[in-house]
Amino acid sequence: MQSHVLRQVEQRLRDRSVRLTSARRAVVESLAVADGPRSAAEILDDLDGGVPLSSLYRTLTVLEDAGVLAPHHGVRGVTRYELAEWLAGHHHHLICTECGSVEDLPIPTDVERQLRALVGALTTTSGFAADDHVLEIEGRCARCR
Amino acid sequence: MQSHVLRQVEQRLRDRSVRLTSARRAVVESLAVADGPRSAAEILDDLDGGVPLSSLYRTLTVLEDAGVLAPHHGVRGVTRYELAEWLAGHHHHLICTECGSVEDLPIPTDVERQLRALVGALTTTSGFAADDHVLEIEGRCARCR
DNA sequence: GACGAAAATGAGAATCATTCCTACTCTATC
DNA sequence: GATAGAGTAGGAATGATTCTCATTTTCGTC
Repeated sequence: MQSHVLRQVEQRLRDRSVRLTSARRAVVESLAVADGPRSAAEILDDLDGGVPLSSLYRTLTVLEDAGVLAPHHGVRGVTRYELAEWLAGHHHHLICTECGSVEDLPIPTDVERQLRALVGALTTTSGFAADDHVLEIEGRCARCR
Repeated sequence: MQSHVLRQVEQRLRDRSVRLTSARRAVVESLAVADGPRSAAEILDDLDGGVPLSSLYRTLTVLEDAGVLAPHHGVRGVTRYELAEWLAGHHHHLICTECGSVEDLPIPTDVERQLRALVGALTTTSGFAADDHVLEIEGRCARCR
């Protein structure tokens, strides 16, 4: 499954003439096994410092621009990244207001259907061109309770 | 309505022995007429620089701690503040992925009911203690289309 | 296999939002 | 009208992120 993701990323980057370098591969692999969005610091940690921070940020930007990663703006001004939805599937988040950690959350299909309908309706009723929706449940994670 | 909000804030602060100084009043008034969360920079602008930046940040923190303001973590590591829900009512947001602006959004009651149910269910089924939910619709605002 | 152009990298400086620190100023109260 | 605690101003410090630029790697081509 992870190598499957890698193959898709490889394809996507090739299509856009963006090279899949070792640092980029490492970041994708790291996020592919994560259970939620990760900050640059967390990824750096995961990669055991094998990539300089400045390069890591650049890598994240490149992958975001290529549509491989999606940013998530969370608590305390830290941006966390995760695989884009076409790679990871649509999902939502549980956010701990205490420590800022973020976990993925599956959501009932009927709620999902309503959200989609809502988003769809918006485009037609307002000047706003809705692309996507983000649902986040805030609270305290098991560790912080 | 605005003075109504002010009276409520006054009451709340008095209950907690926190003074409603002119800077604090100005911030609340500014947010009471805003149509969405505002960043420190935007509020500063609104107040025409009448409050030093450091004081403004301190004021925002004090009001947040007093439960008068709620933070919103949005695009590009900027925190935006809005009146807490007990003052402004429950609502959701339209977020422009282009310019980062945020507008308030009313939401159909049946969607809202399902969200509440979802949040309620979570607490019992996982280790996560859910307090609240945040729904945001991403897209491009009228100005950026 | 060597070459030049384009892409990518590394290291550190720079930036931006935010927080912290410290000395000064109010304001309620005695 | 003295005093303590709350609040403020202003600038230094911090932390995440971005930028710069000199160096290295990679790719297609010869």
